[in-house]
Amino acid sequence: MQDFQNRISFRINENVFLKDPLSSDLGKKIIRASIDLIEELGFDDFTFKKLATEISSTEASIYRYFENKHNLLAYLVMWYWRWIEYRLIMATMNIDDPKKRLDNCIQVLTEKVTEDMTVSQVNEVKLQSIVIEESSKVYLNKKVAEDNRHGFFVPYKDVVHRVASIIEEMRPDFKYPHMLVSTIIEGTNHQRFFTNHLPRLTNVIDGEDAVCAFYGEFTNKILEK
Amino acid sequence: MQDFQNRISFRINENVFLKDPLSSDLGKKIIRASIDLIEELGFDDFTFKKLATEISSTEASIYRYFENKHNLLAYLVMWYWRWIEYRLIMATMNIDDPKKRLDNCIQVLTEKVTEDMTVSQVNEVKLQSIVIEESSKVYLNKKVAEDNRHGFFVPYKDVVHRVASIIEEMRPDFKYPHMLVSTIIEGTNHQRFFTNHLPRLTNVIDGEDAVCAFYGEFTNKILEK
DNA sequence: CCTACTTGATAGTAATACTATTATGTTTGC
DNA sequence: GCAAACATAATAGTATTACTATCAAGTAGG
Repeated sequence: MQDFQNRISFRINENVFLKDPLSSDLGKKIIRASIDLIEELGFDDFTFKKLATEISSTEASIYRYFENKHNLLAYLVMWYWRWIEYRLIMATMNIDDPKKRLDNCIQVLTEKVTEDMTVSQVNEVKLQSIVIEESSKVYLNKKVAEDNRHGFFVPYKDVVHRVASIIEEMRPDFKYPHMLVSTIIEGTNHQRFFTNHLPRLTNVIDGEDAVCAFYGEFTNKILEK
Repeated sequence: MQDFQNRISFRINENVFLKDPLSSDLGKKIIRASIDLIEELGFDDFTFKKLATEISSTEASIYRYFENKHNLLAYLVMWYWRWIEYRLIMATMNIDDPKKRLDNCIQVLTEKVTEDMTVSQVNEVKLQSIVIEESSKVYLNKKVAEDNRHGFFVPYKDVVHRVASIIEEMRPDFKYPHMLVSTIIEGTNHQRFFTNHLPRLTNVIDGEDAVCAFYGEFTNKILEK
């Protein structure tokens, strides 16, 4: 983590970009505007041409930062998990009881992001929407092995491992800590998507964050002795 | 359900196709070959041109059956859930104990499909791979509201409701039956994908179907009083 | 045998995802 | 203060994709 313009910033694996977007004004504009545009248009209708118009630059200039739009999405998602990891660290700092540590982590993994949580120069509220609606496109394709070799999923894996290791500490006999954590993460994203678009596939409860409540309750039950 | 060529066949909502692919030889070839090709190339690299070459026909002919490749994928996924529903019906027939009914359903939802389970003219083994790797692309896009209005998700919702209603019968006070079922379904697909491509995000256990075991165990725990 | 319908053959279009080249402006080192 | 290095802009061009349109040929039923 390095400080940048008075705000937190995360180090992202170099394989995902051709030139570090945080190293120039144009790069930072690319990140900002791509978050706005992907959130607005959806990743499928998002193009480098539209992005270039948005920031009054050219397609060719954007291609100097990212090989393609797939890698740009991968960058944004990596950023998101590094930010979540940072929040996991904050949420478990100076807490000894593993049960409490785990509860706090589940809270971080499942809660809805609001403006006041943002710490970096990117818009984390929009970024969470992008993660919910688009992030699985980063791995659901035939390039997943190559991207994995290039470290595109390291930030995600680090988050899963961090929480799984608390579970292992609490319950060394539990056989599926990673499966539990990735189920919670992917499940949260799906349930939020369903709440917004296909509510009959989930349970929407007035005045309650049902997603948060469900996964919290459910983790406790599963780890009960 | 209608019988066709000595094999079971499912009725699929007409909005998804322009002409029923089961009504002609060419249509059936389109379905068969598209399953082979999507499984082989992945949905992103799959095109109607390649499909046309594969079946010695033309792009224009395929467009007479499906408006676009998105709707063809939606058709295949709808077929899959109709098949799963059929298997849920078989697995709960003549069983009175709701607990046992639920256990059988979870088994159907989480088990890996093998050749001997196939009942229809489509290759359900390949179809399950497609559902695991591609099905979320049917709803993860900006057309989801329109597709939902056209009934593209009815087979999926029917499966979720069928299983959720057993849970409601067992535990009328449980607040999240739909969330639980869709978490199991989506979770299973993710965990199978992770097992194949990103094993550090899950737990792979030798000589055990960990996915099946995890979601079975976990459902019991959550519904325990 | 005529009509309707299905498929094949061919052509064409707009948009996308890039690549390449050259020009212009700006910063940095000496 | 000036050249070299570098970043960006401007422009052009290509292959592929996702379609649409038109017409001809074959075939099936009444």
